[in-house]
Amino acid sequence: MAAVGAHAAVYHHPVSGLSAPAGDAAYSMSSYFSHGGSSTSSSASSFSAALAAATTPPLPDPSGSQFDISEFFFDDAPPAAVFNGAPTAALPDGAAANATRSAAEAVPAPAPAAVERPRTERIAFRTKSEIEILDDGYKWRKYGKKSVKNSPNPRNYYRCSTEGCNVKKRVERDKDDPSYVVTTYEGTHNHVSPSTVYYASQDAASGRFFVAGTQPPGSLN
DNA sequence: CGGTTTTGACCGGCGC
DNA sequence: GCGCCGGTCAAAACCG
Repeated sequence: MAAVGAHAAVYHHPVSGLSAPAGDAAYSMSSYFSHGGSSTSSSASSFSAALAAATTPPLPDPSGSQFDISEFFFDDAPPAAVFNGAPTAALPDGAAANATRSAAEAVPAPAPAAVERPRTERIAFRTKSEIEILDDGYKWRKYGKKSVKNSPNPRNYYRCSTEGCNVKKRVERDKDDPSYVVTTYEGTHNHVSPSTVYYASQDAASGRFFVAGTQPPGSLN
């Protein structure tokens, strides 16, 4: 359930093992949640549902949430820089710009001190889930599957199917705990999500985001 | 019929 | 130089 709260969400650098304050975690994570338009898998639960579950106070969940964001981590970026405001730069998409604009402005990203690092920002997070294809609002085309060493589980490779957008994503089950799915995003979408989250409000106390809607203002009926 | 999935082949980087 | 390994390509199958 709500393992992701202010306490459970801890940045974890896979290489350095570095961790960062959970407060930032809550904020950056929200950038990833957008709703809806699942392309293929009908069984895929929407990511926003996950967010709802994650950001909702720990109430007994009647419907029984299917997954639980447990932790996530950045890669390919100096941890210090990332947590000092670069997060938006490391985020993959336009939805981030919409959903977390205020947060982004609150923490203006300083121009990268380091020379332009290669555009290979990555973010990964682990989700407790029955299914592996999480619906993050984008349309993905699978282009490969590989079994990796040190894991009995195959790894799946996806590419954003929007033309000109070469964001990639890979998904694999946690080898130690098969009830978890590890999703890694790589790159930045050059377009808006087919189903962008248009509203998000932040809880002042916890810093967590609550998605309020998934329709563009004005398009509501 | 167009887009996606599947699956083995292929390729480049890296360590030995 | 060779082989392993992770990542990608691409052709054919598949599906709505």
